[in-house]
Amino acid sequence: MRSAKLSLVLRQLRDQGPRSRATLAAELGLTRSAASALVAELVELGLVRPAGLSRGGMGRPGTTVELDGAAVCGIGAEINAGHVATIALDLAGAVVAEHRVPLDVSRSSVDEVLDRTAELVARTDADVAVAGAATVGLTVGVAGLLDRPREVLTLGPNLRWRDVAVGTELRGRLAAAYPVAIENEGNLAALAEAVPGDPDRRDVLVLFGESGVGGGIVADGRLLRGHQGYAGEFGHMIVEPGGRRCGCGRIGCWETVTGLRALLDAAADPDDPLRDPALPLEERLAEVNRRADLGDTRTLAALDRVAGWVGVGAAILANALNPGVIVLGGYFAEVGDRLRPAIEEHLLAGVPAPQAGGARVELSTLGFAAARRGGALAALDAVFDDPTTVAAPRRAALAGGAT
Amino acid sequence: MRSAKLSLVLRQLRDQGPRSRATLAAELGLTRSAASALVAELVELGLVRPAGLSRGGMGRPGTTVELDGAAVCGIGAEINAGHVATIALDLAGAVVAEHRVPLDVSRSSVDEVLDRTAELVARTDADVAVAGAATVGLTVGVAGLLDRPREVLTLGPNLRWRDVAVGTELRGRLAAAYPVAIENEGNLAALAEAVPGDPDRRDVLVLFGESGVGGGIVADGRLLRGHQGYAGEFGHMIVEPGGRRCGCGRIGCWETVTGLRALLDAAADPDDPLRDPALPLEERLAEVNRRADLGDTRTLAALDRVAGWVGVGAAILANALNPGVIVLGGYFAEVGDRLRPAIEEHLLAGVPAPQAGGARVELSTLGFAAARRGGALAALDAVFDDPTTVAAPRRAALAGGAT
DNA sequence: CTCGTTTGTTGGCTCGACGCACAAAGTAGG
DNA sequence: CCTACTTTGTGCGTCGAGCCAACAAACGAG
Repeated sequence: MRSAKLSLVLRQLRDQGPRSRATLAAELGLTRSAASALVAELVELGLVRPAGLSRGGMGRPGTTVELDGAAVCGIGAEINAGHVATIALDLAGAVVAEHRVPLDVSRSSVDEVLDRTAELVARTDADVAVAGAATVGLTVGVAGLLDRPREVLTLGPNLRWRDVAVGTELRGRLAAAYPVAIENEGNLAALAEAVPGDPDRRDVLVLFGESGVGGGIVADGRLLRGHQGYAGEFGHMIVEPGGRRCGCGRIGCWETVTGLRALLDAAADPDDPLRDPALPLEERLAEVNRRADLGDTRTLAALDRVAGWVGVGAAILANALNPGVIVLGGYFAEVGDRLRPAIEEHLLAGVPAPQAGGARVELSTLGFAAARRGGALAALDAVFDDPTTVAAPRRAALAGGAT
Repeated sequence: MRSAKLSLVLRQLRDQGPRSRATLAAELGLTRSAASALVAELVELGLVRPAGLSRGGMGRPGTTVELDGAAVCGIGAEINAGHVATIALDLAGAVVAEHRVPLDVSRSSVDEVLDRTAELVARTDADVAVAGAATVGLTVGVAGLLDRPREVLTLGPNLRWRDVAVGTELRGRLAAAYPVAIENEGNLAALAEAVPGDPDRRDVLVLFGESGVGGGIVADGRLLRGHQGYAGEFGHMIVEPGGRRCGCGRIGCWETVTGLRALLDAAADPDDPLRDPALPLEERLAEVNRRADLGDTRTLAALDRVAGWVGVGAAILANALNPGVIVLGGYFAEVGDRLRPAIEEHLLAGVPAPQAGGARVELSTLGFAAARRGGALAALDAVFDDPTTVAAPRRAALAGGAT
């Protein structure tokens, strides 16, 4: 019906960029009149605006239209071991607001963390309102096992949380007019990396390194969540039977050999400033890179060791999933140029017919903000799924502005 | 538009069984008149038929309608190391025809195998025609790495094939009026296990043991194919660095410790009849089970060893994919009762919060026919996607019958 | 046997899509 | 500079499809 076609046009404008009504009609198999009507309705909704002429060809030049991001925003939030953060992205993906407060979640009460998060979301929502946009949704990323149907964080080792009903708790604190969703952090990072419309980014495997290691799988452009929502928990694949004990209580988990702690423990003595938890992550990683540049053998050996283990896991997952690209996110990206060669070597050696099935290894450019960006994008999906959903709030706003 | 709603109704009848028009309308959010019109059109197409009354409640009893399988069939075919086989399933999933010829593919020329396959498909198609049904499609499963966009079998170690353009070759030999698709064998087995409509079978991981080991992933009801179509190649995950050499040339692949050969090599001496390649698989497996029942320690130890390795791989994949159910197919199912306890133990130990994220382990009931069944079901998907596609052939048939 | 309940169908109505024609706005070429 | 051609965007008539309401049919309950 109607919203499906509107959705089609809106996605095409997002994925392929500004174009004329005639081009849209040709690409989507519509008549020019239908395309015109759909574009007119999207303009009416404030989601699309005219954008100059498309000169060049023969005949009458078309008046191109493009996504108008300004009308609506999605908010992404993130509850992590060391901080709570939010970001607001408009429909075109531009950053409208961003907040981040350091917070030692494992030493704070659950209530306090949720209060802080709700506070930060409210502030972000206010920023969106000031910018004249409507908030269409919030998606909160949490680091841990998230039972999706129940929206309960079953187990978050790094947060030291257990059985927290994040969804209902936050909804109660916010009383928001927009839908609130909860998602695993690695899954959101994967969503942020899988850019819609790019055929090379339809099958993406994201490996996200922090103190723990997580990740996410985007297959055929869709996030793979699994039966309860636990998919992408790569950190706890057992790869080294008889290895080191993990925070989850078991032995030989992948994150015991690839997590940030594994790298720093191998690279530095306990009294080394690298191991000082008070120091910000970024500075410690910069120091690792500095030492590696200077040729410090211990640092290089630690990086090699981590790279090898990342490669082992990447090769296993590449066999199972055949991703087009493997994105290294989080701290993996910060030291990515040091890790990449060994990882690629493992992939070549660990995948049959690698010349045909090999995945490209790429470094994320989103840094530690990937998860919250993905949350905002997930919230915006509702608009792309059914553009008419923004009609109600927008009409109310217009009526309010007119009176 | 129209075909989308027809598809909705048809799927509902497949997934939920026979029901009245009023029930359909209520479940699918349609008006009773719309549901009536849609059902009438499906009856016209020969895909749905009346099926008695639904007594019991108050008020007028409804006249239930159900899937009428008889009009159309999908054909699945399979090219495997030891045989070539086909099956025809009607829309309701009933077997209409089935053929299987033993064939040592690795010792035959590629042309001969393809000729035999085409011949068998033609015979199956003829059976379908005799049964009065129309063939709507063929999907061929092959054991090996299949480059899906190009429809080329890049590498099939067990067939000893390399760079065979199965799709174009078969299409040339068949000159079929229906679409011909090529798919990996493990993927088709996964499709056969993922019964649509069952919420417990929306996220399925299939592990399929033969001489090699393959499998497939169904996530959120959709087959996961990966970027080039190589997803589900579990057999070549490297799990034992420094282990045995694999047929693919590398070392320590999962199938070197879980494949049928690994079991038989460990369970019997080279001169044991168990290791005789001339003996049919089924008999050899029956013998394994017999010895295990008698308490033969060597057999039991071999099964334990295999079960342990299957468990290792299953735990890794369960972490990555969070399937609701792990289905053991192929030879794994034949000795499944012996393998299951150890696999479940590994899953419990290898997945964080297993009480929440643990997957059930189930044995396939489809035996070695899973892949071809999946192929037939995949072909039938075209009808469920757009029921109007059967209109053209059927109208031609009706016209022919009337004259 | 009558009433209430549920089902399936029919007819009037509205809305959205498609095809076509036409005006607008540029390029190519003499 | 002017004409012919090409392409774009829009307006209008027609048609088909779905929704609402009403109605006949078929059964259980009392």
